[in-house]
Amino acid sequence: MVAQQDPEPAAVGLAGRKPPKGTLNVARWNEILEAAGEVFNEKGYQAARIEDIAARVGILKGSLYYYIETKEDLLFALSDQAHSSGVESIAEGPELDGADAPTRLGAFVRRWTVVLEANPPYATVAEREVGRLSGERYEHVMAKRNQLHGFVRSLIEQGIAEGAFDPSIDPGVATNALFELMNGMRHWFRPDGRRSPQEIGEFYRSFVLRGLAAPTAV
Amino acid sequence: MVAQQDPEPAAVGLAGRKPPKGTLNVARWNEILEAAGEVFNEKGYQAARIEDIAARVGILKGSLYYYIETKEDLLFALSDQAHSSGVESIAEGPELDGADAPTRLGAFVRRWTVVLEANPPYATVAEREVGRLSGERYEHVMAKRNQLHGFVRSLIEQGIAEGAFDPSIDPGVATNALFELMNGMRHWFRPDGRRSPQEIGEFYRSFVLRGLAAPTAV
Amino acid sequence: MVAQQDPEPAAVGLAGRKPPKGTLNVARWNEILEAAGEVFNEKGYQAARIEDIAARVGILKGSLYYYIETKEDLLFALSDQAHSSGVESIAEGPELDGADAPTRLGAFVRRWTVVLEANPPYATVAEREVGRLSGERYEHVMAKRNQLHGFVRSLIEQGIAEGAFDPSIDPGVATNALFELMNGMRHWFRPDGRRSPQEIGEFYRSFVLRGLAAPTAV
Amino acid sequence: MVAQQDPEPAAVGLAGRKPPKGTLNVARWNEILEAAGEVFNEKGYQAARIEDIAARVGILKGSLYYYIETKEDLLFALSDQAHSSGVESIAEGPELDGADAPTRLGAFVRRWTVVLEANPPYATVAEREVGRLSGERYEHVMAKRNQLHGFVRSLIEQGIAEGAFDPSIDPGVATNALFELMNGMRHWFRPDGRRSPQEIGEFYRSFVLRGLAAPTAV
DNA sequence: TATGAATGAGGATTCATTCAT
DNA sequence: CATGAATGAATCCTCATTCAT
Repeated sequence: MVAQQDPEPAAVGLAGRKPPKGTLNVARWNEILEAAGEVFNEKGYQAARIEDIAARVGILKGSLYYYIETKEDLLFALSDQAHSSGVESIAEGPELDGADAPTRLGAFVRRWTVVLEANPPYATVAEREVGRLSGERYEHVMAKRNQLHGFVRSLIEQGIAEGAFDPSIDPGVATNALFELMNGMRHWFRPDGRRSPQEIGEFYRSFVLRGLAAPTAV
Repeated sequence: MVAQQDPEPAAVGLAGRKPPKGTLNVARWNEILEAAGEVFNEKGYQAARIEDIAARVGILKGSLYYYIETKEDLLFALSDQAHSSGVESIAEGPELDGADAPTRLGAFVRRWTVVLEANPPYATVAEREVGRLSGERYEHVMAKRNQLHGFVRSLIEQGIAEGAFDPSIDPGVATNALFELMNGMRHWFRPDGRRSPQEIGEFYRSFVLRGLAAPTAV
Repeated sequence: MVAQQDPEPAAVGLAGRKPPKGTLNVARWNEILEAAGEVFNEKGYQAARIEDIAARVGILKGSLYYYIETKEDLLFALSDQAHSSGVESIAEGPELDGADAPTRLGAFVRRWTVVLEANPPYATVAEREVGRLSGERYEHVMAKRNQLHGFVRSLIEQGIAEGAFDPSIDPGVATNALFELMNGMRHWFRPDGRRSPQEIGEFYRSFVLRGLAAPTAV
Repeated sequence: MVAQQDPEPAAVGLAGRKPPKGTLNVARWNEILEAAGEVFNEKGYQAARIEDIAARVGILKGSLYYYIETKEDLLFALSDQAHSSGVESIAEGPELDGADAPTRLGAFVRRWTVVLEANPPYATVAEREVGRLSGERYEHVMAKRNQLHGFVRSLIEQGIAEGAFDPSIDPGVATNALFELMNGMRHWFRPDGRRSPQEIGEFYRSFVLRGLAAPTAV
């Protein structure tokens, strides 16, 4: 079991996934986020126009400002949300209590694939455009990202310690490689493609576990 | 040996890596491309300002237009260049004549790591922002990318046929995963980090080969 | 005694200081005017936002429109009110019946200081931003201002005729100077400052009377 | 003689009256400032539109941004310029060496009238809208204003010490009153009016000196 | 009376691009 | 080749105003 931190501990002032202004129509706010996610995903953050997002919701661009203060608010909300669901995927079910590293890592890869699939396409952008966030917000999101990376890294270290993973592996490098591999899926995956997310997840799992495995002793 | 296509076959009208206008100071043009690469890499294509690029070269933005017609010219030149060096890395030395798939794929991963290292950071952008290119140019660059992907895919298919790679693997999926894994390196690699490009390349090579390997028959 | 005109003669259609719409909660209307006065004073008319005013009253900006038709209504009400109390200060008590010009002018300066003190800070704005009022309303307010100026001017003319004031003085210029001097007090006066309004009023009175006095014959 | 500080000591980063960007057409910059002054004066800072200013110069609004970074730059440049010429008017000619306070103050009032006259109308705005300047710039301009006020105040204090001015006067209050009086002239003065600036200046001078004078002992 | 939501006409600012010198 | 100046279309954001509930 992994230690759980309160969801959104210091998020108050930053207002991650809650609409940034007074009492609001949460449904509308979600519509807006969804629209923003789509447009950001299609055109990238900079190229996305507030007008496009508004239009997709069916309101005028000016009206969008009833919900946000700046365009960045949308990027932040999206980014934060995506990273939060990432962090949530750290949580392991009781069946993994005392499991070995490969089992746990394999389970994580599967959970992650599910996250990618469930998490609307804007996750891509959220991942990619974090750098556009300003100061505090950037830190806020990066903290979550680091939490996630730390979890995976510790699994790899555990695996090396247990003798299951190749000891010549640098856990930091491997962690980075893993996330690129997994997140990269978003770049080419098409829901209407030949392979289902489950199949792809399965491939990823075995690819990763074999790739990290200690050379078979003969 | 891989079939070699004429370098820049139809690039004429597209002005791939040559400055598009009259008399040319090639050195200057390269300076400009370098600057553009850096700025695109730092801010992304959309957010990059012609002014930033010009400033980095030490001229005024108006002057840049002596060398280009539109901002896209820079993206195209960069993108095309990056993909060209990618395609070049398909070429195998004579020592690989008749080699098996794992050997050839392993060698390719190594060569690719070198390309990534040699190819300035803007390669990232070039990869990522190809979508911003307009019609004809997009096709032009994608053709190279497909060539590259096709090469890797054929290696994987060869490996499966040879019984070296897991036959349950979907070659298309695996190819995509491979490129994400390898190109992803550009996102986190720091020249001043703990691991050298060689070490990382070595890790990638073994990770990929083990990951794809057919389950050891017992 | 000065001729008194009916209070708010033609103000009907102009809706001077009464809330312009139906059923009225006068207390609320006054709260709103007070709030508007403060905000106009702090930011100026243009920069003041309806939202700020509403917030200060504790309602939403939309709700403000139950009381007003346009933002200008607030400026007009305030302006008109301020000028009305100015005009009221023209009225002289019976003790000034038959008094000489310096006495009457001195008394006026004192009364005016009291008006400035009693009249909330928005008086400033009301004075300054009258130009933002549209046609009819502008005239309406300016009429009151002219009445006021006319009164002072006639006092100065009386003083010159009586030989108390320097005959080389241009009464128009002097009137203007006087009002600038007196109204200017609003710009720097701080209720928590070292001098009380009474002290300042006293200084102003003697400053003005001495300043206008005819050179002492020797 | 008054101590002279270097003109624009720390103005570097603030770029008071110099165009804020690279090498420039100073004549054009002055045209722009003049236009901005006029428009600010007519409509007030907030209400003034960049477009109006540009149009008055004969360029498009976008072009204005070749010279400025924000609208505030114009307000600052104007404000700073106005205050600088104010500070310059502190300087006294040699004929005032050892003169008494009334003489010096009278001379200052005359010099000031000239400044007001020479300084285009935007001085009004500059005076009034300083509060719209942000932090550093506000301080920068206020420092000049304080210098000016300090000068006048010290003259009044000198006059009181010399027995020429009424000792019951609060020098701070009197200084404020003086500036309101003098600057107020900008609000009503019309170049085509009945009185020339010289005449008005003369009136102001004697008005002020008489107003401050110690009551004649009999 | 008050609210929440939306509108839409501005207005500031950005920036790729042009071009005479 | 390079510059300085200008263009103008795009885009973000603001805010007075409206209105159904």
